[in-house]
Amino acid sequence: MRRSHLFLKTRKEISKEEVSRNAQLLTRGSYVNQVMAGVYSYLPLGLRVLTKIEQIVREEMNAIGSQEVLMPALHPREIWDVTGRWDKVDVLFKLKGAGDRDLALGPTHEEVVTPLASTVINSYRDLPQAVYHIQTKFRNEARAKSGLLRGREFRMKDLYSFHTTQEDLDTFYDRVMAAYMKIYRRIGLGERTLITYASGGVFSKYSHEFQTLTDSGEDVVYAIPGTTEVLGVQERFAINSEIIDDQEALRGILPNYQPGDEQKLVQHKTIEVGNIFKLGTRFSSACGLTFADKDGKPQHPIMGCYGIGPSRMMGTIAEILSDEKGLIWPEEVAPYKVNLLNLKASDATTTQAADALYDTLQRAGVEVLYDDRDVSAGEKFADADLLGCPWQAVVGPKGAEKGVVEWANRRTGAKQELPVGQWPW
RNA sequence: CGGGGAGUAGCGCAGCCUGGUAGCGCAUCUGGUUUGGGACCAGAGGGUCGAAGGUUCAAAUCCUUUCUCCCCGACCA
Repeated sequence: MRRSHLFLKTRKEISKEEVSRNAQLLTRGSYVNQVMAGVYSYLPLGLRVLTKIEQIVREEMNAIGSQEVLMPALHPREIWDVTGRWDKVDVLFKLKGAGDRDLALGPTHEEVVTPLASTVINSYRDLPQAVYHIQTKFRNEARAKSGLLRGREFRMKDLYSFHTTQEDLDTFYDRVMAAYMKIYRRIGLGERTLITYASGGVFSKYSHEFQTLTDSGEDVVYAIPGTTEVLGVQERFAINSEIIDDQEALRGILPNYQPGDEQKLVQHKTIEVGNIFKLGTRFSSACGLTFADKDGKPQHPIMGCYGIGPSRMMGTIAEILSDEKGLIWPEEVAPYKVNLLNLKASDATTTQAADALYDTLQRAGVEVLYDDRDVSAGEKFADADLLGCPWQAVVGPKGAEKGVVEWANRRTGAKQELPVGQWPW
């Protein structure tokens, strides 16, 4: 993509009112644009990042055998009455449809997926099943804040699984846990993300959250020393502060627990980037979802639900993986792998060399953003640093004559000159 | 929802206290000089001062109401 054609306008300044780092950087870089508190448009660069994150989520969900569907954002009141949650979920957006009909914008999809599952599940032979979708969710937060971290409208992948036995759910639940950690590693947050024991909200007594370490987070967790194996991989665990006084929970989590042990754990601020629950039969019974067991008797499937927020993950990456100059995207989620800079667009030789490199990179299948504008070199460097693509390929008058390209790594700052046609990776 | 701060040009801000022709920077447009770390000179366009009401000869400025945004707290399937 040529920078001169790209739909964006980067900015040097941002309101001093906006203190959220992710909002500052993503707005200055023209990745997103705020429409109202907690609601954003995604511009071409932002959409590319979001789409890449969602694609990684999609791949890992498919890899554990779950299947993608797409459920609606607009819900009739009736399905929320069935589960008794029309008046219970205080963040539920309610609106009136034609004929004064009560409608809601979906904050989650148990009420949709459970009846949907009943069209497919009749017998134990139809189980287990797992379906997910990646979609825009709506929650009427009393206070949206922190840029993409806490929105009223946001992207979410929610997966729902249906099982004949608790053991089958437990097995699948662990696979989802492992898949989630794989996602965090791929998007560059793996090192900082802890699997966290948490309360289960209204669904279950306990759940697991995925908490990423950052001082701008709004949660507090206590890190458990050492690691625990999850399907062959050593993972770090933590305990959410909301259950740190729950002795029963602590006995179940910490081996040889003695009262007071929890005070030795180290406290961290974190942002919640995922949450998985064992639902039991809460929704299958409320919605009348049954299957015939081997004796022909009706049973309610045991359910699990598993959420992860791509837009929040994007905000978290921007929040954490950045420096004073701008964003630093991990390779798998970067809008473009290479930001090619033509330092002197008014010079025919330089432009010819830069155009040729752009062409070569594209033909090699490398995603490249080509800054072909006739503006000062300093502006291009500053802009490239702000946008944060992993590699900067610099073509200037000197290099063009010698037939070399200067490659700079955005994260490390390391620079090297390479002959045209060679890549640094 | 409670407390605090803020709304003035596309963006970032000053002006308000002490009422009297609405300013600066960035961005944009024109011309010229520049070109390896957000260049420079000259010129130009762009404003219902968040909204409504009130006080006054006169309101961006004072008073009342209201909306929105940001922060802290509460809340957070």
